[in-house]
Amino acid sequence: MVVKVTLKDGSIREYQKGTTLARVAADISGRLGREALAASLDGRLVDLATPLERDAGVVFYTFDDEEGRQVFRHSTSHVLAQAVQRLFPGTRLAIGPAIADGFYYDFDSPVRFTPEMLEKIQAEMESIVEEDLSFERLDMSRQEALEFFRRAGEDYKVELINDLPENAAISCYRQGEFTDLCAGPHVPSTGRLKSLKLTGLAGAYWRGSEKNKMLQRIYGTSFPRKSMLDDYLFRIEEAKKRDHRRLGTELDLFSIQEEGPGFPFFHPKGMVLRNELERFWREVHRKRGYQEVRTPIILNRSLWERSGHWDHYRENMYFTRIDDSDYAVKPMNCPGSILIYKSRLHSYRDLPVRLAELGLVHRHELSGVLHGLMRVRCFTQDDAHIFMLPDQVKDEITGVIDLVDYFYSVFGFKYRVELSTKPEKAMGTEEIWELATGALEDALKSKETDYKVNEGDGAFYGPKIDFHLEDCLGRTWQCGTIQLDFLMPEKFDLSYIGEDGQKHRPVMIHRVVFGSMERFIGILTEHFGGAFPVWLAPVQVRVLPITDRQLDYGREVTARLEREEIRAELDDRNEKINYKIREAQGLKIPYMLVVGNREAENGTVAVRHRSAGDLGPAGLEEFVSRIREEIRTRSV
RNA sequence: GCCGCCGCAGCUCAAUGGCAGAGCAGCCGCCUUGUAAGCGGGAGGUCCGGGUUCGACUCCCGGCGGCGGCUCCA
Repeated sequence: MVVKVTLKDGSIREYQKGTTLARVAADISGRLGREALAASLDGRLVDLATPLERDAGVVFYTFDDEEGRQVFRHSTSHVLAQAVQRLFPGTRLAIGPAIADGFYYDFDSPVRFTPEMLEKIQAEMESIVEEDLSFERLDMSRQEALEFFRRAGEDYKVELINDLPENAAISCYRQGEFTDLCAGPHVPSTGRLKSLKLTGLAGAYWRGSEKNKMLQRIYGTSFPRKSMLDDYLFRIEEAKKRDHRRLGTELDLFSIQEEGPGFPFFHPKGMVLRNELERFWREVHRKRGYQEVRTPIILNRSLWERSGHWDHYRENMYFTRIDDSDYAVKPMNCPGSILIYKSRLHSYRDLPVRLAELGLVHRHELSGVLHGLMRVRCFTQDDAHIFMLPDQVKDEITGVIDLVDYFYSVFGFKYRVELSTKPEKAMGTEEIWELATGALEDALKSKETDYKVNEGDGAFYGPKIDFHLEDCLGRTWQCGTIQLDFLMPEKFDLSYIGEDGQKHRPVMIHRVVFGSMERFIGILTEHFGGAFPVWLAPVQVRVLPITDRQLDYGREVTARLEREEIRAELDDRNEKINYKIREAQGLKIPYMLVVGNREAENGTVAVRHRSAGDLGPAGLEEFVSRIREEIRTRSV
């Protein structure tokens, strides 16, 4: 009997029923036969060993496809588990999925793994690849599977099986002596997993809950070719050079010292950057109808009890006493802003009221999570609280979405959007949460934004839209967020006078765009690898005299630039020009002006750009107007 | 907070129980220099507290801090 196979280009081929997908791939082309890792059969991801039973649409996946890479890495994680059980019998298996650039497997083992053992495990994995064991799918009944893993002492697998839905198909995969519970699919055999490397060792809680036992997680990655692995490792090394912690030191932007873990120090150059960002921020916010405020860092306990922070946020707060009463250091700016709103009566005509605050907050974060400027214990949020009429909610939310998009586009950032819903520790009723979450969702839909839902990740007083940016290693950090809040207005008995002359309850939005100045500067630093756009560069121009005979002219040039409010430095050291250029390049200063006799005589400068290189001579005034334009337009 | 690793000069790294070293940066001097490292000289250090030892950077215990994860969040 013949079955028809429809390929992704729309072409149709005919095969005998029972022909495996591997044969089909090889029939299409020799190359596809060698490179195909898995396939989808009418949209279902399957092994290449799967036989054709009926007419179907088939797509083959190779390492070039996300699906192919996932299958490849997941298969490698099985090899890891096999190697570990060969070397360390008695080790129980938890889970071992593929992740962005590789895979991991979690183990519960009587032995404590060390980096040296990792090398042995990797060697064992390589020999399993050498053995070229085929991955064999075993469909099992729930009963069979439970018995099998119970006998093997694999308690975690038993727990996983028990938690599978009633009607779930249960399958295992076997390669050689090793069998693991797995939905699949897998590559045909271990021999395909040519080039692999174990990259890390870490603790991880079973099922991601700190209440559970901590397991040992081994991270790794794999590729079909050694050269691809080498490229990957090289890229990682290059990315590390953009790490904001490293650049922060090299470029003298900031430091974090033992005396204040998680409390960053901003150095003069870092402050220039920060002030430029704030200047830009104020300019835009003024235009968008925000009014700037500033509220105190330390406020009385009663305020925090009223806001709900005392009950819901206490473990993240710092406390102090003043004249025998309790005070807290603010972890958020909202209660302060609310007090300003409450300090006078508001008419419906005044709304929305948008109070913006570059507010310094302190939060006690667990020591293990601190990370350069990305995760700190004190930071300045570019906060704002919008008090509005219920029917202004949608416009205000979309307005903030537009604002965030505008800011990020200025820096050339790509971002991801997530919608975070009601957490376990939340105030307020289910209905209010549904209302607020629905409003955020509506706004996202009306903007046709792609977003992912993050269940249970909202703030304790409301759901939020989060904007995530990537660091140099592809880790993402929440920066902007928009939170819709019906609860604080209630708690603080906020009101406005409506058309009817009666008091009504306003709705509130909490929002940040940069997120925190600290985190944003971290992201910015990694994004540009320290080579900030001219408008942000702490030093925009360095003047480099060839010899000290041109020092006077160099001073003149520097002074001229400074009169134009261009941040310029003179390198007046008695050094060779190559040396001065090398250093300025290392500091990623956008423009270097080389001045020697020729320039001094003609009133010109020899312009060098940090990435374009030598741009030749230019009149000083010409250079001034060019760079001023570049700064004015904030070009990146 | 939890798991693993790590902590030596401003930075990057040597020194496995026996006098603590190198490169770069900084300082001094020489060189007067044309688009990514000129030459020479001096100065500078073992995270903190205990313990073992004739002797500890090194081994042990505790603390503090960092890195990578987990959990948690801007």
